[in-house]
Amino acid sequence: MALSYSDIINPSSKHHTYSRKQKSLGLLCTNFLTLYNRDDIDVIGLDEAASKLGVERRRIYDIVNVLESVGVLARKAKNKYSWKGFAAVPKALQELKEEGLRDNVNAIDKQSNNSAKVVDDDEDEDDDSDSNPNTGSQNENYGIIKSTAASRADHRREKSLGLLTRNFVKLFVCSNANLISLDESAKLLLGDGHNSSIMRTKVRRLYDIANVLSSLKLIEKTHAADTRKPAFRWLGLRGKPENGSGDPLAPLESRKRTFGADVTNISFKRSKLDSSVDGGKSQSLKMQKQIKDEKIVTVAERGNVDQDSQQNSGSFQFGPFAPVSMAKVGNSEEEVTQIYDWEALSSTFRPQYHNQALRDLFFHYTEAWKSWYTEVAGKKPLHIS
DNA sequence: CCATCCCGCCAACCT
DNA sequence: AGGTTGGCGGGATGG
Repeated sequence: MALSYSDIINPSSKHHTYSRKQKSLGLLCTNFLTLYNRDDIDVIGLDEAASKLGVERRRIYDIVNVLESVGVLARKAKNKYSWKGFAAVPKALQELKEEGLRDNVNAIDKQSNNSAKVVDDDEDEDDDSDSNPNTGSQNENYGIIKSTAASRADHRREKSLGLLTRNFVKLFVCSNANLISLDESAKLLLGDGHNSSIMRTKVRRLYDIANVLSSLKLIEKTHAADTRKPAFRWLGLRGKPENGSGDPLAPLESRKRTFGADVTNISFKRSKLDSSVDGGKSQSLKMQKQIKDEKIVTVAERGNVDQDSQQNSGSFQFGPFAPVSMAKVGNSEEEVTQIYDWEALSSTFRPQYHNQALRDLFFHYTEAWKSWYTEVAGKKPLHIS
């Protein structure tokens, strides 16, 4: 867009129009989706994806991990993932919910350590090996406490992203809260009292996760009703991008993007300072050995969380994505996520777009659209210069 | 100034 | 050894 050719050709030119938005995980994920969200996709190679999307492999891992947590992908083998598609999301969410609720049974039972975890139970674990040192007064939040005795000593295993994502999702799916603020979820996803350092890192991850989940339209980044605090609103399945299965009009040779549409992220390093003036003390200060504990508690109480706003944000439907039978969003108290119709919805949504070109075109406006939506839905005045 | 979060070093884990 | 995965946090960018 605003890129000048000179910037592209001559990277050494001064202020190249670098924009992190062009390299964001969210965008990358969107690209990833447009590239692989078709029925004829079976397995995805990480290298392939990385090169096609024009990003370093590291980034693919980020995306893939959270996508897998939601069921869109499944690890097949080294370097290979199989595409499950959005149709698999409902099921994954359902499982997460059950899992979250189950591990939550008598979570209020504080003491009783011994985990009488019955058989089965696949992987996935976390443990809470500490009792918050202070703040003995924990309010009455009964909710999900995901805890499992992990490995003995060093459990290098599953650390963050995947697990964090699952827990993050459980937060929504297991409670009736639809809006959770950033730091709230951060506190929930790990103990409460935590030295800034840990929290800091955790929040970074949260942002990462949120970006790709946003891209999936499972959540939306907003701001708490009246607060300025950033928050995430659970959308569940709703404006889910269609999937080309059985699309009659899909051109056979629609392999590559159409002309203008370029899914590749052009690389524009973010001018790394190459100063060699470093004293040499750039030793890695490892600092605290972070305790791996995941302890989440939900704030089931939702008395006033979602105050009904005059202009109900739900009334704005997602343009072309608008599901025919959606539009409730009424603030019914116990209008918890209704899992039953997810399946139905997923199939109902199927043939949304019959035109590949339209799809590609629309893709380009996704970002713009997002801000627009944010502006209208969230009453936050946002000015586009 | 501070919220957001990209980048990539480098450590665990596999082959 | 060499290749994969993916924590983790510095520090740049955006508001």
